[in-house]
Amino acid sequence: MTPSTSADNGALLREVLARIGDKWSVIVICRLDGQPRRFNELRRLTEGITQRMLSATLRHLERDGLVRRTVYATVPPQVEYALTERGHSLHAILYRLVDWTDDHLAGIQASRAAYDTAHATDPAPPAVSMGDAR
Amino acid sequence: MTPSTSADNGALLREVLARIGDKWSVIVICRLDGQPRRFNELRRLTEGITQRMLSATLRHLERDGLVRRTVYATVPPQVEYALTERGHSLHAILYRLVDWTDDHLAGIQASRAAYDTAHATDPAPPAVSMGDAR
DNA sequence: CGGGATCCCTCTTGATACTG
DNA sequence: CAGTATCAAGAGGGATCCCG
Repeated sequence: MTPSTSADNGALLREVLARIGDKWSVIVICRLDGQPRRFNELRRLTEGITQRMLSATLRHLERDGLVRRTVYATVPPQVEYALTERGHSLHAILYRLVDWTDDHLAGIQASRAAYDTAHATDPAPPAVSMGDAR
Repeated sequence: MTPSTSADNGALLREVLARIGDKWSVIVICRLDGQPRRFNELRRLTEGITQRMLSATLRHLERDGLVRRTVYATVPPQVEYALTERGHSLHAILYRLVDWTDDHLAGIQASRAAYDTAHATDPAPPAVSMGDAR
């Protein structure tokens, strides 16, 4: 059914996942949902991000037309970032993923624990819970 | 409403993206959709992957309960990998992302080209097209 | 056939400092 | 305020060899 969007196209899928799969893109997109933000405002909202990473992420998103950057030539330079229509549509999809995670997080954690227990070769209880990846 | 799935939860979202955002997980999930596969079969289907990466990816997916590994004690050892229900449900979401990419890829490439042209500081035409990231 | 163990290298990220 | 430049570290990924 619906062969047009064949899930077999690994390259294409990796394309988009490579884009949003980096450490900050998706978070920034979420922070931008609803209202435009200024650079340092965004930085404050996104705990843990460095200027370097925020700058790079925003430039990246801007290049892909997901975020629009507006510079106001005010006395203190002011730059505003906002989601474009394309950015909003992506955010809507991302939302599904959050939904899915919400529904399956507990189960995943349980699977993880079970797996770790079953594969414990010796007295070395990992107990890392989620968040060890990447 | 449905405040439970607040898109503001960056940590949660990063959780799942870190899982599926690696280089091969999503491709393997797609390859597993529809029918179970054996290791080398999967390897042949997933062009470019090494045994090491396929092995690691499968173990990872298995740990999260997205893939079920079945060992048959036949004369030549045979191992079969299949998507679990959870794996299938994730694949359904991933599918949306492919859909989205399908719809927006051309636009993104156009944005990229425009951005690169506008920001060309000097005679150094990138023309990298898609696929330079990561 | 189905992996595990190693070596190594690149790319991403982070810390820090400096600029318009 | 809104970034850029430089440097160092670390994880992810590839190549290769070996084993049950």
